[in-house]
Amino acid sequence: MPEAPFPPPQTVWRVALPLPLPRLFDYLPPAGEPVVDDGVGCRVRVPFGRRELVGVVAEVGAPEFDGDGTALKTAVARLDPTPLLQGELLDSLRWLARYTHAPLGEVLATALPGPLRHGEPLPDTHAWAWCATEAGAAGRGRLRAGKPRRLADLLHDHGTLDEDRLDNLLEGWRDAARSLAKRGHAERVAVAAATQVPVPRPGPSLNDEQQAAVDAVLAAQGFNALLLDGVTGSGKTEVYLHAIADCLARGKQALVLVPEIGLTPQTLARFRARLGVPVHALHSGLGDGERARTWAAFARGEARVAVGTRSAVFLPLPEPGLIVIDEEHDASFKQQDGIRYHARDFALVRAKALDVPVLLGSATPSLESLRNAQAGRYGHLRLQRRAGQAQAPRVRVVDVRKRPLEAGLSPELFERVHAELRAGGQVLVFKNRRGYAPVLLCHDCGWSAHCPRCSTPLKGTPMTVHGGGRRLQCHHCGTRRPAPDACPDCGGLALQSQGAGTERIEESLAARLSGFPVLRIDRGSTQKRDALEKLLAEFGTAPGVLVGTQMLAKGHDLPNLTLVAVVGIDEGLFSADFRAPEKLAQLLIQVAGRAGRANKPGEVLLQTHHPDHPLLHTLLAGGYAAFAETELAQREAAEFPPFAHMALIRAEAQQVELANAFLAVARRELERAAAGRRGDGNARGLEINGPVPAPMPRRAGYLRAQLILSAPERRALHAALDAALPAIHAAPETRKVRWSLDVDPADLY
DNA sequence: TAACAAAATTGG
DNA sequence: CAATTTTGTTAA
Repeated sequence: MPEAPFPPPQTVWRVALPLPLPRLFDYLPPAGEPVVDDGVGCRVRVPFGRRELVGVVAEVGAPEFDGDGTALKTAVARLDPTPLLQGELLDSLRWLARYTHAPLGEVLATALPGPLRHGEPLPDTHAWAWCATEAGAAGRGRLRAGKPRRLADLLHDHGTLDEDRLDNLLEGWRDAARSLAKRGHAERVAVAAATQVPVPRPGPSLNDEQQAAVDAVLAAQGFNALLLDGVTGSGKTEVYLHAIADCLARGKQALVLVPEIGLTPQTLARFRARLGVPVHALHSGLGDGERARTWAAFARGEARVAVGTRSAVFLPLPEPGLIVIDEEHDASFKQQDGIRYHARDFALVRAKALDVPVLLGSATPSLESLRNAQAGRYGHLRLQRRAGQAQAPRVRVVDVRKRPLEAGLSPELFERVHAELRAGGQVLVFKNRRGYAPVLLCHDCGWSAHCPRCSTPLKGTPMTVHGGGRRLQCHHCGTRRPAPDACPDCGGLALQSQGAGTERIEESLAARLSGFPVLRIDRGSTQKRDALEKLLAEFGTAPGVLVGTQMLAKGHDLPNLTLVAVVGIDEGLFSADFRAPEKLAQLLIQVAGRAGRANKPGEVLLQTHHPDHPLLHTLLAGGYAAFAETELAQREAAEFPPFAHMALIRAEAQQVELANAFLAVARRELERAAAGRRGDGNARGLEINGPVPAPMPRRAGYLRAQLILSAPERRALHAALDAALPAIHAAPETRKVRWSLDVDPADLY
């Protein structure tokens, strides 16, 4: 064996790379790099195969890679002089990688904004200001009266002026500044980000329930999880605002997580108006550069408040004070692809590590959170009174058995809607299905339109009728095609649209309610972010009908909405998913919360074929609390979350056998792992179900199957996965499928 | 994951 | 038989 020219390196960078490989990669630091220095958390550019990747140093130490005598490669460059990721955030992300059983590199890549992920330097966060040049000071007197002259005067009087201040001082200053700059009279200079002294503006005074909730948050010393369980309209946001204001007054940062559809301009405006510091918004519509700047501003401790969707949970918080999760039950907090993290749960982990209070607000808390409150792990704060004079709406069940339906609407419903409009009210018709109709059916032979890519001989996925009956679309894979004029099977012309989506309801209402505007709001009608705002502004407060899906269930102030009609809930009553009742109850309560105003209680109509369904009974008689109690008892009896913990292994392949073979291997390895650990108490009661065909067994040409794991204790689940995953990764069957592991899956179906 | 190589399939 | 597509392997 040849003698190595140098003694083997003692210290290398062990780098987490953005790859689906569950291991670190060892590199020699570049020449001249102080090796012993703690580079953990710094990004490095490294050669990888014949390309280069950006990774994060996860460990500094002895190499673990033994390349059979081949030398380690040398990193190209260190990209951060000081760690980009450090302290609590890095620790929490390591926890997330372990919890999701995902490679650290992929977790870090998910957590970092695009530019940082790709090795861009941490962007500048300084503010811009303007000042006069020497030429400008000399030439000011010769300027004619006008905007440029006014700006020159302002710069003369104040010296250097922030762009923020200019916004307040002179309207249209940007054009003036451009013209001064062109003549060399003024220039734009970078100034340090302003130290932000909060100047909060007072809001409405709190009622005693709200005050008690605020007091509880302020009294929290260090980590404390508080469930703010407040009925619609009870003023949860006021509680957040007071708690955040206190946090700012103590010089700390606050993070607010909101659901994807909750980040409306109104919400932001309200936060901005009240808190008196810049409020940073983080949502999917934000550009990469802006995202990275916000991240940097938080990392440097300059920014104070962020309001953002799911991914905002990855912001660094060097001076943490409070985390708020609004609508904590909302499903959009769970990422459904890539790293399948739950932003609410991760926020809890971060709050604990940061030792700050975390406030979870909802009118319809998740059963998980309610259970945590019952078990004493969370404080339980209740807001049971609606703020102001607003009253809870009356709820009426409309039995439509044997009634003639048009576009899924009963005559009684049409009549009530019409009456409400004549009385000057606004109506919301809620249907959780977009498009024209769910199915296109041949009345002669029974043929119906199915998606060619998602259907099998055994199970068909119907295509949805769109465009008033002219187009077919598959909601699962996006395939579109024109609707046939004649039945492809029998040639008959008796094709009918079965059922009703929002489009068809809109059409039907518009035809029957001439004289009143009918506006449809769903993902099809509002592509852009502010399109919805515009449409609603146009709709105004005059009598009219809104037809919509989920999107209309919350947010958006509709003060003149007095009647809400909910149709098509029957599918939800009998869904196979164990979370379907919870989702339906939450939806009904949220939608019902839209009805009513200060001087007139609203009314809610529930149109159903199952007026005696226990869910509706419980919900109507005892509200969400009663429903939750019943449902929790059922979950406990059935050993479902939150009384058990689940994980899902999904596989898809061109042939079912391949997916099943992989899952069989996974099952075998998991069973072996559980058997090996039986006795030390860690593997108690691991249950494995499957392989079973996935509920959407064929999707976009791939065949899908899954394995459902469940255990009464988290540690049993994780212990088995930890023990089995290396073997699963290594098995030859694994390479023939696309697979994913989802810990705490949102839905099994 | 992405680059590349090897193997399989296609077309003239 | 070469060109093209699919499948498999590898990374420090």
